[in-house]
Amino acid sequence: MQYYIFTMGATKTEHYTDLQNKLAVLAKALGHPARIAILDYLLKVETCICGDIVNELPLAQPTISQHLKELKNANLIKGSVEGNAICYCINEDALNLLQNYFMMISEKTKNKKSNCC
Amino acid sequence: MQYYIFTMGATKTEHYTDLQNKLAVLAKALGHPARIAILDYLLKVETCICGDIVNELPLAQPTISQHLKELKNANLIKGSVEGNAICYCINEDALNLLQNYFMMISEKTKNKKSNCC
DNA sequence: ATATAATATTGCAATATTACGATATTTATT
DNA sequence: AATAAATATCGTAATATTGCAATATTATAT
Repeated sequence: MQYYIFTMGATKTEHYTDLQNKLAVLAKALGHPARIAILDYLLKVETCICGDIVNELPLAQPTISQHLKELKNANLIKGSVEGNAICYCINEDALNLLQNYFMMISEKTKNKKSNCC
Repeated sequence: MQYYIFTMGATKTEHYTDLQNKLAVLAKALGHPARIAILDYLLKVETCICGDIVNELPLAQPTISQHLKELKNANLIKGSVEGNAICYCINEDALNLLQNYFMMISEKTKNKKSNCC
């Protein structure tokens, strides 16, 4: 059994709530256009695809692999061995967490039109 | 008139769509628990507050100022001079963009329960 | 067993991020 | 004009990120 310690660099994660840290990890993982593009691609093909992403994006294979790793670490995608290849797909749970968060924000700000600035 | 050139480091932004880049910028700005906490605080107080954030979070004033700048650059918050102080508030437009994106994803994945991994 | 295909890891250079002390700027008050 | 209060900027150390070539790993097929 091995423990993975998630750090955010110099970030003082211990001062924030679990939800705040979790949302930040998810957002950080999406904070790169290549990773958004990977998500978009996974949505488009509607079924698990792996090495096609390398053909789809203008990045070298090691770079794609790295981005996939980050998405997987953040729990945004899942990967499973499929014979020779690895099959990746979207993890709805993580995306639902994000959706709920922004939905909540939308609800809260619905009736207030920039009431201060 | 001044032009601001938004870069993402070594990131090859020119290969992605405008929406992908925009979402990545927004996500990146939210990719730190302090900035999620700032957003949460702005939602809670429901009205524009500024220096209170320094008292609310366990970070030094220059650090808060830096985080606010990043949120403002990403268009997630707005700031306006209010006498002595600067009043910050949430920019619903940017958050709605995020909400719409994750809503779209939820719709697309609604009926599919991890159908591959 | 070897070769091939798919993916991951390593190593590295260039750049970005985080955090904060020191200092500057801006506005209000006296 | 001088002071105080609020915020921003500068400079800097420690660390993380991005991208890729080279290489390693893993699994299938011959």
